[in-house]
Amino acid sequence: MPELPEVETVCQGIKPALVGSKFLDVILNRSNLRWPLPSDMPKRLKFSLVKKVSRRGKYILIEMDNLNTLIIHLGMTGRIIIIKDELSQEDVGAFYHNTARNSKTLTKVWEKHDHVVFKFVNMKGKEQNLIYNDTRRFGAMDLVKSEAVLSHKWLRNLGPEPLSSEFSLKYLEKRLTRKKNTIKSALMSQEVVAGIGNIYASEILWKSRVSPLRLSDTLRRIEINRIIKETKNVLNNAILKGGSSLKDFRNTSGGIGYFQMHFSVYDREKESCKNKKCSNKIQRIIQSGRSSFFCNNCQH
DNA sequence: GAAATACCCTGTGGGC
DNA sequence: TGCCCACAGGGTATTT
Repeated sequence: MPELPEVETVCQGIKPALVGSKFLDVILNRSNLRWPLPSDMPKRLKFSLVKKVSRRGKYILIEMDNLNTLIIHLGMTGRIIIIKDELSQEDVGAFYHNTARNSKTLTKVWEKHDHVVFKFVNMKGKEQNLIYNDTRRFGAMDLVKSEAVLSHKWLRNLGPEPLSSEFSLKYLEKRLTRKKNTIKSALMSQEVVAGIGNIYASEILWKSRVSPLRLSDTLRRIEINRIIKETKNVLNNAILKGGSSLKDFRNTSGGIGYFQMHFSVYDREKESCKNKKCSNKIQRIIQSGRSSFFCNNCQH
């Protein structure tokens, strides 16, 4: 679910509130997500200032002025929500249905799956909460020395950023030769390229007119070139859509959520191919236990 | 050693 | 109506 564009949107969304803010406390409502949470996180984050918010693949990096960096992965259902400490009636209606609606001061009641709460004071002196909510708990967090971030076991084997010049025809051609897996698997492999998941892999291959069943080492140069270009197009377009929907979403609710993407093939089994010259229906197949969606007529 | 599969987890929706 | 099961999927551990 949260792939590169969604993670990028979350980063852009939390950046204005977070950079320059000071953490006051961290509340761990449980001791683990996918893996144990660092139990010393409250102690190590307390009273430190946020210097920088960035992204690497699907990981969010929050760099503090005390030389610590918080690494967050949203897994499948992880969400980050920023709310004011005291909520307006409007906020409550839009966001927190089980908040004490009738009390004079509206105090936040934790929702189910609010696993970690970061309390901070922003640059305007207002106290806010950054809430990490994750239904299926496939997400993860770690707090490491900033100098060691890129050598962290979660980050050290990541391939290049797909939107960087490093992700080029020359690079991908080299990575795909002698590979005996399918191009779908290769695109989803974070060691080949960072940030692409099951949804965008299907989207990119449909746009590139390459079948997800094709073996990586059988791709022609012209096809690899299309994959490079469409990867950048598809991800950039999704980030643009995320940015604009984020703005709308904030106007109504004051928080940050995922946007509704419209997909060309993903989750469109038995529906018509979106290529106007094609009358085929989209097929769904299972590859390595994951659904792939494609058009048998347009993709070869 | 590479590639495929199992597993973790919870909410949802279809079938009976 | 209610129960059961399949399914969704990122990343790691285990198996092939």
